[in-house]
Amino acid sequence: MGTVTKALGLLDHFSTKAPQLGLSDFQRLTGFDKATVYRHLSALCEMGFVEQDSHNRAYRLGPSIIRLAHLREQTRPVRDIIAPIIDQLAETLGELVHASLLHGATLSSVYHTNPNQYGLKVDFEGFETLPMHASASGHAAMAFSEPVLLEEVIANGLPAITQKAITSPEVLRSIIERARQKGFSQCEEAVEIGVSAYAVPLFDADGQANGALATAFPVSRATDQHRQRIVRELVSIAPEVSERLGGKPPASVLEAWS
Amino acid sequence: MGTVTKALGLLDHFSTKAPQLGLSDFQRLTGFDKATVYRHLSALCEMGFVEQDSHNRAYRLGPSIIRLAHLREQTRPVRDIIAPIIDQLAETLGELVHASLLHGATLSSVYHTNPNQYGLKVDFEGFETLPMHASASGHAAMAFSEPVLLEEVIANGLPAITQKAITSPEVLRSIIERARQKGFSQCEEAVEIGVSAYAVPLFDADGQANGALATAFPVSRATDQHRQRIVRELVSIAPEVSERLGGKPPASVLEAWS
DNA sequence: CCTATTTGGTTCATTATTTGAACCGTCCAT
DNA sequence: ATGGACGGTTCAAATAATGAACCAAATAGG
Repeated sequence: MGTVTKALGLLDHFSTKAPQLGLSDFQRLTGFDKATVYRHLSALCEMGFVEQDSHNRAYRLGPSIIRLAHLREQTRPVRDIIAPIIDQLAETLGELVHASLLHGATLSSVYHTNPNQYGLKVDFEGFETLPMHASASGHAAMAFSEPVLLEEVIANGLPAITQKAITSPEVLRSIIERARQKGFSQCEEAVEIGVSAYAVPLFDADGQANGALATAFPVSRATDQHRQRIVRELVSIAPEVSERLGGKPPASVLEAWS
Repeated sequence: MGTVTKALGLLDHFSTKAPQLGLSDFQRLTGFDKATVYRHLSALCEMGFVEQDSHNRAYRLGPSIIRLAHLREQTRPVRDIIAPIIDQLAETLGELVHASLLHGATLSSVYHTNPNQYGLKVDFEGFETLPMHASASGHAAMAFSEPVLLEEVIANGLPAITQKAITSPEVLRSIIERARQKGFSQCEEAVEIGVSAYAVPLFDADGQANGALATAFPVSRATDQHRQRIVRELVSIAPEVSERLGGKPPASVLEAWS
């Protein structure tokens, strides 16, 4: 593994539950040597990607990230474009809606909204990156990307996140094939027991999937009617989202969605 | 220079004017070897800090940055807190207002607003990081930080950005001393000819400056009245901004501001 | 249409940087 | 006082970064 990859990998250990991490925390989380972690954090600190709490000496995400995010949003405003759509969709469905973007074999969560309609909610905190093989978003993205992506994911191994998770390559392949035909993916309790999810792919200008739009909800609310409504809404908004992002769903998918 | 620093330094070459850069562009901008740049970009790409345009092969800022920025804003919402204040201040003054955060010897621009009141505007694009020795924000930040910061900036050299720029350490020291006494800094045509600026420091919980709030305007509008109004508004909003950010200006500064 | 140039990407021996065990000072709770 | 956890530092050993040369593809020019 390259040094840069290692250093940037440190940032992935931050989460809403752990917004500040000490040197020893990183040591434990990564298994790297203390000195290594320290130097990497120092480099990140120097570049403003992390900053140190003046009391704790704990590290947290730094201001450079805000600056760069602002810069990216100015030229490629995916978050600002997606946010209102997701907010509204979450409102009408009453369920958690989130969007994620694909890079390599990773899905980065870009935005999510959890409406206040029900008391029982799906907690999305901690899912800053989604498991490709065990999430509706991952299936939707893989179904409409280069087939090599699916192979890569399978090669990386399919850890069982829950008891009902998909661990067999064959099953995964068939699930993704079905998603390809239907134009959306469905995932039952693969990422967390008691949670169902549906997702539609987002497309770039080449007609390749570059992300996913998904909604997750408790199985206890999963009546046929509710499910149908969710799929209907996702599918109906999907073309617009891709379009607003500068992408274009392929004709075959548009047909499946109609 | 460390490898990580080098790699992350690549990201600083992106700007609103150059949101996409090719391999050769980076080669020219950095002076590094092509292979080096390529490997660094590949690593950044792998981690989602840049992504490649599928046609151009040009690189642009990637989705991980959005994810991390979102995460940081959830726990430390400086941008979301600052934005409305700046928007309003820009509106009342009719001039460009911007905020920046200090990390090491660098000022990262965090947010800025340019109102539509006048036809002649100060163009802030391209100033993603501000020169410490030649900007009102830099002076304000240095005046209320560890004195070692000023020494570091002087040691790094004082390049003449404009003809009127400050290039002498003595002059810089006296300017900063004056800012320390007044509680704000003034900068005339140091970053660009024809542009004046005022800035107030932002403080962290320790009473150390960790950023600055500034406004820049054309000298052609710089009547004494306009200047006084700008200073008055900056100084009056400054305590609240620091406070909303979880910081606290030292008593001496609060006195200078009142 | 063919050539020249630029660009993105790759390779491999050399070099320089990263690495990690051991070490030090500090803070905290016992 | 004392033990442990933590942040930080050091130096020889090992590993990863480096850059000149090379290749292929795309673009530009005549």
